[in-house]
Amino acid sequence: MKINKKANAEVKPDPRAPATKVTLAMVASACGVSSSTVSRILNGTAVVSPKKREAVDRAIAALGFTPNPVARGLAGGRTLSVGVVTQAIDSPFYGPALRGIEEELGNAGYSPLFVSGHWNSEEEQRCIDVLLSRRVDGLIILTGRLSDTALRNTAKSVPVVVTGRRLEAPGLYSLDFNNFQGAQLATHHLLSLGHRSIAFISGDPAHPDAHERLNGYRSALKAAGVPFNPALVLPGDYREHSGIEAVERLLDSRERFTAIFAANDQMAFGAALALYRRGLRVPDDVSLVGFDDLAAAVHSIPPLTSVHQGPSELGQLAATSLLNLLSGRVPTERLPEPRMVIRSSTRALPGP
Amino acid sequence: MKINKKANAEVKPDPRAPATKVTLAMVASACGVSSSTVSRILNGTAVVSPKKREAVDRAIAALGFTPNPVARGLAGGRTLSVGVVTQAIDSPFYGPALRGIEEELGNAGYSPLFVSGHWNSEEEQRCIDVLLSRRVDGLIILTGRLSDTALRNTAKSVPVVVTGRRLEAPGLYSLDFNNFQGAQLATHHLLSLGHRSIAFISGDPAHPDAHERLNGYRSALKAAGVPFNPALVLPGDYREHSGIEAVERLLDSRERFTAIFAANDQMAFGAALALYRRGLRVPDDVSLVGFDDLAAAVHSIPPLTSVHQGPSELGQLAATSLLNLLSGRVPTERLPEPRMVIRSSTRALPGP
DNA sequence: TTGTACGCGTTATCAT
DNA sequence: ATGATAACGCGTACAA
Repeated sequence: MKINKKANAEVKPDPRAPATKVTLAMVASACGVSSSTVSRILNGTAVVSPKKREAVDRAIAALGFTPNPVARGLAGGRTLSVGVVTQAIDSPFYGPALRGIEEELGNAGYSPLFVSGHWNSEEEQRCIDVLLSRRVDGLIILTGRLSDTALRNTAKSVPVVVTGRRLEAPGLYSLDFNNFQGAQLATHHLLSLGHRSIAFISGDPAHPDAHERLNGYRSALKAAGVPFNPALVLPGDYREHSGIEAVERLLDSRERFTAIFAANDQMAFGAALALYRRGLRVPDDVSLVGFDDLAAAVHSIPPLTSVHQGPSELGQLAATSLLNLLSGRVPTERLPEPRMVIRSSTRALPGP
Repeated sequence: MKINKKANAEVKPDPRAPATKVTLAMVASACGVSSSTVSRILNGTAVVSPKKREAVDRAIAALGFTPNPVARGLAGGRTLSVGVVTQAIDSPFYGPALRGIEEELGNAGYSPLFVSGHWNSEEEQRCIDVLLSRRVDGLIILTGRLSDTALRNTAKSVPVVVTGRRLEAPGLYSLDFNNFQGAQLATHHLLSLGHRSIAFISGDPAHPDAHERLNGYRSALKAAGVPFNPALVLPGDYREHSGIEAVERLLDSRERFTAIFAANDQMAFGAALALYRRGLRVPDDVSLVGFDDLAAAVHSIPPLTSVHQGPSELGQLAATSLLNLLSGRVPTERLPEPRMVIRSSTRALPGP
């Protein structure tokens, strides 16, 4: 065994030579078989005699052969690449999702091609066209603005996994967080702490999840018998600055409130900053809850109570779903339920 | 003019038909020319008669032809794709760099292929091999752990732009931030505010920039005639938690200090949290400076004074440098000097 | 200026 | 089970 290992080590490819220059044909001639046979062994397309198989395997290792994905793609085979359209490559929420996708896909030998749609359906469509022209084997679309029909359409040419909506179609699988329930959870948490005047900073109305979160808030209020006060709902756009503005507007309105539920963490951070500037302390003066549980929530001041959604799990599950789709299986992946992560930005309302 | 536009609009390709099925050969036969001619027009390889040129252009538009990048790659032509190896796809610092790259490359018709090396030189090498096998036209490597010789080597097979080090080699261009100067700036800022006992939380010693930043700190101290106190230098690893630990250790050591300079913003955030937990206020009790000027620095509590480096510019410049390299020009891009961004985490030391 | 023919590295379809 | 041979879509010498 030891000797064998040594021998193998010695025939290993010269690290100076680019491995990409060794072709399948070279492997074939090196051990006196046809290129078809080598291809078959590589892809497991057909049964080959153990003898040749072994010889070929050895030659592949010795020559350091790596199949050329480009040629594979041209020949109509798979490219072992999948397109991932996200909205911004540096999104704090989807970043971990990309990471999850990369991991999961990498384990299966696939390479992700990341492109950004910038929340613009036309741009997304362009991205998809580029991806398709690059012959990706499948597509993962993270919560875009594309119409359902456009999505169904592309699913006709290639397997698609889409997040952020619920949609059934052939060759298409969708994965969606339960925003409604998450918002209920957050509101309920505040309610259970004794808060009754809970402001809500809503998300960008162009996103469906913004409505779902608002509805979850209202639903929890209703369940607790707390009347809904429209004056406590502030418009936002999911970005930090809108959180700042919302709080300033709220404070200026002199509407009474003891807690704020922001429809995402970024706005919660902005809200916290605005409160800080006005000399209000979190959670002593105002309790604050976010949504998404970004990585930054752990180290914010104070650490932010938030609704956890797990984008990295989202990414992993999207990837495995697509992998299933690609191998003809039917995906059954489901996203975990949202859950509260209670940190230091919320506390019980002091009794009267 | 108006009429022309209308006419053009009417011959635009049927949006339902996938544009990827129209081949160059089809265009050729559609207007009675050879495929070479079409190819030549597409690439500007040779002069063709205006007549045919126009006919072909029209046919291309009418049929909605899109060149197949995969076939191009195989044929030895360019793939119009460049590999980008970053360390983590969700890095708060390099994220914007990826965005800058994407933008700049996109404008030039190139597609980036993002892969993550996870601060592991072997993994980086694997990434590069994958990228090379996918026939990328060039490589952008964001501050990896790869050896200079490995880098020089890959630059032999494809143009490379590398950041985070200064390195000269054929087919290679490097872009580096001035970490030393940045750290000087930060320290000087604190010094000019009257601080004399300035703690330093250092970065991961495996990164060269960590040493440069420490040296910048020491240099500024020396220039101001402030003796260097090793007890004020705390080890860190560039992550939030190490900032927390550093401050706890510092506080427990009972060493006197009035300011902290963290070698990056993430550790500064951790430090701020640790101070908060111990009841120390920033900047009233302790001034705090970070490094990198992450997007989150703007909305942290208090907004963090930091050394601005501009990762998105880094990305853009890396991309244009590579684009220059690819078109045979010699890149001359230079990174902007680091500069202080003064926010609310620092203040003058009250007089004695 | 333009067309022909071949090659890029694989997979797929035939035969055998 | 295995081997020729033809695509795949495009670039490019070479020829005309």
